[in-house]
Amino acid sequence: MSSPSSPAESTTAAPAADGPRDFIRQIVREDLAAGKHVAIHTRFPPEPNGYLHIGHAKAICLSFGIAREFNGWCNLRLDDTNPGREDPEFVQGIKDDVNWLGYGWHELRHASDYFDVFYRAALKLIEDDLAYVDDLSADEMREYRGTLTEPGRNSPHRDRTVAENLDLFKRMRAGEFADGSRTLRAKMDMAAGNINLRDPALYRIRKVTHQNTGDAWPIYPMYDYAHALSDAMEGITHSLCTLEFEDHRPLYDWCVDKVDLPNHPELWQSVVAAGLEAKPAKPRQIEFSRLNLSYCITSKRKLAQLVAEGHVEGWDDPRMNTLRGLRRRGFTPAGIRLLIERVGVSKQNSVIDYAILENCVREDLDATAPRRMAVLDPLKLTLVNLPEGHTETLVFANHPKDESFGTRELPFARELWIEREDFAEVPPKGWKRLVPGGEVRLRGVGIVKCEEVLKDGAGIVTELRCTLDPESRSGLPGADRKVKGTIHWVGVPHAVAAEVRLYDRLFDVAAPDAEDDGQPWTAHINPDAKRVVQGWVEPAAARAEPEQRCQFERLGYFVADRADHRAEAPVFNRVVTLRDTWSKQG
RNA sequence: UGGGAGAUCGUCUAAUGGUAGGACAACAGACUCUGACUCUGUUUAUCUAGGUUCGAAUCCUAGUCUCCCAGCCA
Repeated sequence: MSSPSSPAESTTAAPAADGPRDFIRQIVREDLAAGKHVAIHTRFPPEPNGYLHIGHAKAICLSFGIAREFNGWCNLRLDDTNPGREDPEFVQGIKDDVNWLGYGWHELRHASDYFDVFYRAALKLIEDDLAYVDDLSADEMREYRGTLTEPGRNSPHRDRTVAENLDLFKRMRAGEFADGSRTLRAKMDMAAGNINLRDPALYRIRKVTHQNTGDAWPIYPMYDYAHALSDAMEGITHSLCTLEFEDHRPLYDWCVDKVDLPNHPELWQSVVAAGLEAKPAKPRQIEFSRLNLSYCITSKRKLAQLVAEGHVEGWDDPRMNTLRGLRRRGFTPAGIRLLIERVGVSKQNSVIDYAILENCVREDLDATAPRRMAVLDPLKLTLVNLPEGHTETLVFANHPKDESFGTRELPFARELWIEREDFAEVPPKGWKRLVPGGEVRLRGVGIVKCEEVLKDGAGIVTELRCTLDPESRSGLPGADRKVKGTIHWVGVPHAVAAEVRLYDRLFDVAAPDAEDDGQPWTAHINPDAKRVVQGWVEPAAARAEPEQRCQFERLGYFVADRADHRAEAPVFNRVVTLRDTWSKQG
């Protein structure tokens, strides 16, 4: 898989003239203008231990988007520094989701591609007296670290000789010591105000089989070390990450500078030998605030818990705010990208209202979704002045504003299904739909008048008997006659029964994981987030391909379920309702 | 009582010493064979207190509030 947007190395990086001008893009522009780089290189480095969620969309759109805008490239790097946590299922899922969002990577890399580089670099750090092997246990190390307000103390092993450290580290690598018995630590400053700089661990012993390297390594690098060197190895120019890594930047820079990969090609011969492109450079880390969305959960642990405890039907459940969940729900990549563009980039912590996402998806779908008709809560309407058994075929535009969507045939009949909520015996103030004795336009047909209301023994309305004004048929001059409302319908003889899944927000409070109300976050799961109804759809809707979206007029946007939909047994998911200024006024 | 970061309309976000602007939301109206879409209009903001300056969101001083950091996780 390679990026459709990756240019040749020699391509001039022309700054995009318009488009977003956030602080990161300003830095990129300035760096390019100053001739600091010939091309912009970014990366998206997920840990393959879970599926991507809406929060990742920002990181993806930023790193891949900036690379594309400035004619650079972006790598997808699976950060597999900690063995035993990865799962091939997640790796494939991540690749699928990034592609689905509309991005392709220059190269797919793994942090494990550089394990040999990391090891050699560690040897170099030891030789330069910048790292040492420590025998402290995890508990002891925590004690020695000090607290936020008190400085730490030097480990008793901090002053081992270079020769001793070299010997010990090589034996760690050879698998001579037990898990957790020793670490390799950076020799920095145990009194640093920034706790990340109090001799952070660079390597730990973990005799665990690794997804990609098998049992080749009994020691594994820590994130800060591996990440910084991976960025440098790949020639990343701008390493974009979230705010919590701000404190790590001095360590990031320390690793990059002390190892100095560009001037030590002997450290990365394994990468060259493996046939991977290697042009190490000094990367710059820039932090931005993560995307927080109300009514959403972005903790991997909690997302996994929703699946494990059966609160949802899987990682791709349409109620999940994982990317695959949003996809199955019918949200569009363009809608999500629009959200990211609207939200902007800064260093301020913020929470975006979930309604913004919904509106972005509506905006995209309004322009891209063909129109169809469906009735979800059917009430029979009979046109008594049409002959018994009358049917005809009408031609409808697929989109009200875009002729390129073409037309479709829609069977019309004497008996129709209309929406039960489009009729009221006692209408509220402002009502524009059908009432006894009243008139309304049947979408694309003409004006009908309700002559008679049939009810069952319990007083429930069972059928509306109406007359169709023949002068008002669509296309005739009489069609211009004004009536207050227009309602949708499906012809009874040709209606296709469909399962329609009506989704709503998974949580009933804006901040489900705040837990400041003494309630566990699972207490806020909305039991009505999924409602399944049987409805009637027009034949053209039933013929939809899985994952094809449409607007059911006056109801909302729907998608043919990518897993369950079949033309003979249609299954639709409601993506989002139409904006409704009528019901909102209460 | 440590270190790092951030405070601008309801919400995001611009303005980089020179008219506080945009988007979204809200409200009002127009249009409408979708109570959708679209269009028009309106409302609302520089954390506080001092100072520098002809001029401060921006610079200085002192406060206040919020977020992040004490994994051999990432």
